[in-house]
Amino acid sequence: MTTPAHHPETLSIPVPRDYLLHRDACSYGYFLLAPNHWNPHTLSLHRTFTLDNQPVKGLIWQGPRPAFSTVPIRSIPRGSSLTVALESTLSDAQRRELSDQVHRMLNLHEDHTVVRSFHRADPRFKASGRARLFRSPTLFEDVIKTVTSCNVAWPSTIIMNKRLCEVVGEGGAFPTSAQLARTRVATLRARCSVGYRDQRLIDLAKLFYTNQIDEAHLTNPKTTDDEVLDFLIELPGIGPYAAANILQLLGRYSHLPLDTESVRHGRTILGFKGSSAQIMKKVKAHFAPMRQHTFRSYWFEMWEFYEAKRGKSWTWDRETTGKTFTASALKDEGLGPKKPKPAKRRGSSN
DNA sequence: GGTAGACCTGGACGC
DNA sequence: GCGTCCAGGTCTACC
Repeated sequence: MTTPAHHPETLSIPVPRDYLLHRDACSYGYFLLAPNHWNPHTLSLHRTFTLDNQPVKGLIWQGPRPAFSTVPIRSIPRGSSLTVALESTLSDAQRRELSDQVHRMLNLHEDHTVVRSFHRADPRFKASGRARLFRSPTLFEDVIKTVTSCNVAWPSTIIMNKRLCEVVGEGGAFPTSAQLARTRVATLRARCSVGYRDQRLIDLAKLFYTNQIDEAHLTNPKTTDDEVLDFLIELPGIGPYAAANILQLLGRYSHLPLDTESVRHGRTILGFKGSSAQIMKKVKAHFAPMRQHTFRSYWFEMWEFYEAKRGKSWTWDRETTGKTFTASALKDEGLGPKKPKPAKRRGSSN
């Protein structure tokens, strides 16, 4: 690990009063994908950002400075500011850009009132405080990561993202839309192991690079979730699952990205019977009463299952535990039909 | 609108 | 070590 002493520039970022970095960053699988590197011993997140088209290595921690030894959870005061330490000095514009990216990645704009609203809807997660979901510093990275997670086992997604950073990105950063748009199809397939996704990834990068994806419109509260979903599903390589996943990565939690993981969860944990299609419908109906919190309720129920098998997510290592947390990797480890206490439902009784 | 088959890769498995 | 099979979501052609 790089020590903070080698960082000439540090930023302090205030967070919501209930915020805990180890809990709220390690809340979605993307925290395990390059260029993100979570250190489970020092409870800090290392990643190379792209600021004003320059790769800048950064380290994020909460509370006291991380040392080489293990940091005890109790030493981190809830809601204490984050420190972002960088390996090079930044311009004012780069500092603002970095702050925006960290806010998006860690969902820092979701204050305790948003969290409380979710916990009123699903009190099962009040004690742990789970509510915020990790995502990427940019929508472009989230879209590309989602495509690399489709029709593939999780370890392959890890490989694709690692190679995209090594081969296409500069200085270990995630590729920019410009870099990916000008990459040859054959390079992507041969060196990044993306398979048939090669052309689709380049087409998506071109759409972002030529400003044909209006992020402001997609995040505008006046735009409905269904309108966003309809737009996303028209993009190359984006089907119903990917569109719903990007929807949640846009901070819209009303829909479920239903995949084989959902079917396994429905079958083994919720006890649903029937074909995969029938189980997907039942899972969808099961969580629908959560309305705008549907995905959070679904996701944290699954996340708790993963943690029951693999330990708390902030103890996962990218190279070991982080490769095996999905249900497909756990399927031979005695998935019982043990049914969790059902969530208290609010809203519609449909 | 629903469905079958192709698309790739890496891991599991059998020999 | 090698060959075969399988899992995974999207896309296209077809009914």
